[in-house]
Amino acid sequence: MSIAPITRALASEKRLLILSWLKDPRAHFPPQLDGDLVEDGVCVVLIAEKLGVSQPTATAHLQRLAEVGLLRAKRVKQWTFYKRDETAIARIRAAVAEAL
Amino acid sequence: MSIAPITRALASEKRLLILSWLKDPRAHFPPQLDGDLVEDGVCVVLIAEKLGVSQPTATAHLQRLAEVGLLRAKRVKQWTFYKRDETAIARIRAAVAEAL
DNA sequence: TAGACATATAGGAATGTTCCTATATAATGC
DNA sequence: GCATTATATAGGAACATTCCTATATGTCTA
Repeated sequence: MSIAPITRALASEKRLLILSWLKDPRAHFPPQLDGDLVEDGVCVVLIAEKLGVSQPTATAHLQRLAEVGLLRAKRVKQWTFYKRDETAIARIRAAVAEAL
Repeated sequence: MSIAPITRALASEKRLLILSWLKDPRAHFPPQLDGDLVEDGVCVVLIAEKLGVSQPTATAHLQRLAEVGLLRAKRVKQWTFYKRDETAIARIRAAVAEAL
């Protein structure tokens, strides 16, 4: 099991930004009406706006991060909220450290 | 200072393989006539053969890893030996862990 | 200096990534 | 049901990456 899929997911300025913003969503995003920034995650349009890309592009980045387990998506009403999966990230951090 | 150049350098199965082989060169490469595998590093053709790519392709991968500081090149006679820069790698490991 | 060997560079084909617009799907509220 | 809002998917343009072959450069040895 290689970590190449993970390093490929991390090989993007914008995806690294998303990951860092989601460490402290309240510091980087306005409050949401439905769904708590920390509890539920951040909705796609907020991330798209802050990233300065279209909604489909943001969706693609978020899906890519979720595919390798860094983020988890949660559908609430018509929104999809993304948040970090800290347990998985801890594992990934260790795997990357070992690969280096 | 983003770590994106580093994650891009790591976003390749073959470059990750090179990095791991160079952790213990004697376990992965035959002895060299000129230059010690551990002291001096491993020459380009040995890496190209083991990787199953042409010499120019191996050179490109090695240069890419050296560009971000993971490897160091040492020219000895007509050979170029590549070895890990463990000090830089420790720094990079910490930077990646922090970015995640 | 000529020939041999190791590495580097140049150029180009195939593939992958990034991003957009247009449109489909899903869920809400009237 | 119909309009609205949020997200997902499709398709394609621009660019980056990967890999090759051909060739240039550098270095050793006879």
